Amino acid sequence: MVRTRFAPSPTGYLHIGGLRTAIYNYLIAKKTGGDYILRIEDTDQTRYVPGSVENLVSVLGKCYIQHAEGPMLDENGEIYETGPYGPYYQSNRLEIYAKYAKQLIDEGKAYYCFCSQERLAKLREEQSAQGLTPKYDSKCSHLSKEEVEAKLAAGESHVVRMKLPENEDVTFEDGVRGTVTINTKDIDEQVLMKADGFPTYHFAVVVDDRHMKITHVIRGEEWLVSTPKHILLYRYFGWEAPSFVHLPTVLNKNKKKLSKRDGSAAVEDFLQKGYLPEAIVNYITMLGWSMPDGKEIFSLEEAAAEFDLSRLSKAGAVFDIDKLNWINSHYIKEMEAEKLAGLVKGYLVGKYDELANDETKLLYFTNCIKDRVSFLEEVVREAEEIFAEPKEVTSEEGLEAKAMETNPQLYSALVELLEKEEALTPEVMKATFKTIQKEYKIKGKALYMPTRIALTGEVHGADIQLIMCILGKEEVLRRIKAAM
RNA sequence: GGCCCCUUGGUCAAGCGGUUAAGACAUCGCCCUUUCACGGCGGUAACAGGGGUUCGAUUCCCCUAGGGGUCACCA
Repeated sequence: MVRTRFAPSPTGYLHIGGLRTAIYNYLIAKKTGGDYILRIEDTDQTRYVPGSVENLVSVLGKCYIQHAEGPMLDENGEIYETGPYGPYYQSNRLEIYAKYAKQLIDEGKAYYCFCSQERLAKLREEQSAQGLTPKYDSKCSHLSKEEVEAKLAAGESHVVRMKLPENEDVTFEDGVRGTVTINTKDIDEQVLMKADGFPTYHFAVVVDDRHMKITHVIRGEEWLVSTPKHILLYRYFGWEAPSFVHLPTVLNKNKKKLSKRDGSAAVEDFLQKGYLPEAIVNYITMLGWSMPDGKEIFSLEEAAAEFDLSRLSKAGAVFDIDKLNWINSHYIKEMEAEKLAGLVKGYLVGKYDELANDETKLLYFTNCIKDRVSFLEEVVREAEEIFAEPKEVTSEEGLEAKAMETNPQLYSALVELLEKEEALTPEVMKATFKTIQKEYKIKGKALYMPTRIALTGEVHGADIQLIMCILGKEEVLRRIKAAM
């Protein structure tokens, strides 16, 4: 039974890379009928951001990456926990870590360290000055039992460090990299328990993955080098280690790790801009993995059916907003008009309320812009272009259209025909233009260009008939008369 | 700097010893069209370099270069 987990720390927002890690964890579990769970790694109290767990669960939920165990959101947005292996917050598991740390110490696999931060900093400084890799010098591992007890009794601040075998190659099979070997001389005697009684990531992750029966640890590449520490801990405890899969990094245009500074790292920002969850998930899934048949538009279910670790790529992948835009516009085009209109409305409220609250016009508007936008926030710009007063015509093309000799005839025909109408609808518009073509012999460019010029001052833009329906009879007549 | 990992077009990628080296995005051109967009058709564009192994390397091995990661009482 496969069990995977996504284990973010609640330090703010869900990162694009985090979402991808969650997706792959979710997919491999789904594929095999296993469970995907969520665990909160909040062992660093100084970095905790209130509300971020709620945010994490909410964003993951919107993206359909639903976990079977861990923190959940109820209908009131309140957090509750579910699952047999809780608590799922590491901060609530302190006694467990303490117990295991004690066990390691008793068995001589870890030791108390009383070195001050100052000494450690100085040590590091000296070592790097000599061109050495900074490493703890094991000073406290040589303390006698009596010395340790005395210091403990005196209440000296201390941490617990793991011991390391000397000069031993630790080898493991990584799900995407294959065989990886790292020598213990290149790693540090990692702090397991901090002075504040909290475990470090390295300790908590091992204890918890064991307790939560995790079979596949799928995480970012930044953990690759510390994996031997984890493997050693599993060995110290006599536990079987899970499979490890280290995902390549998501890069920005400059091939650096995608970060907050790039302005496109937070999933919620994309959601807010009107990137559809299914588009985001579709794109992110492809960032480092591909369908066997090369298909690029697929649902989470389709991906789960085909998911296979062996198709994960080893190299970092550049996050390409152009491609995301393409995928998102695809999903927008595919979406049912009524449903899309509901989403569009959300971006109009407060800015174009009249349009937002007019169901009929909202639908015209939606149809008018659905294949013109890459993400929904752009509908505001589209609305602006329609409702703004006609721009002054300056382009050569525009001036030309404005000066056509059939214009007076066209405009008066338009006024005459439209005034007879109750309301402007696509059918009415179609008939009106047809009449003008037939009766007045004005057609093609001479018909559409000047009409558009009168209404928007532009030569290019969205479907002019729909724009007229959106503007409505009164406004259309006003603008045409103004152009006469 | 030490250690670990990676390297097919601008980007994502297929390929897993023999291919005219797919496809997609982007880009360019043409067509469709009342404009733009959409759509359709087509073009430009890649195996980092050097050694091996092999009858034959994009594919296997080594070296070099470049990139990334990591060296915290952060995750």
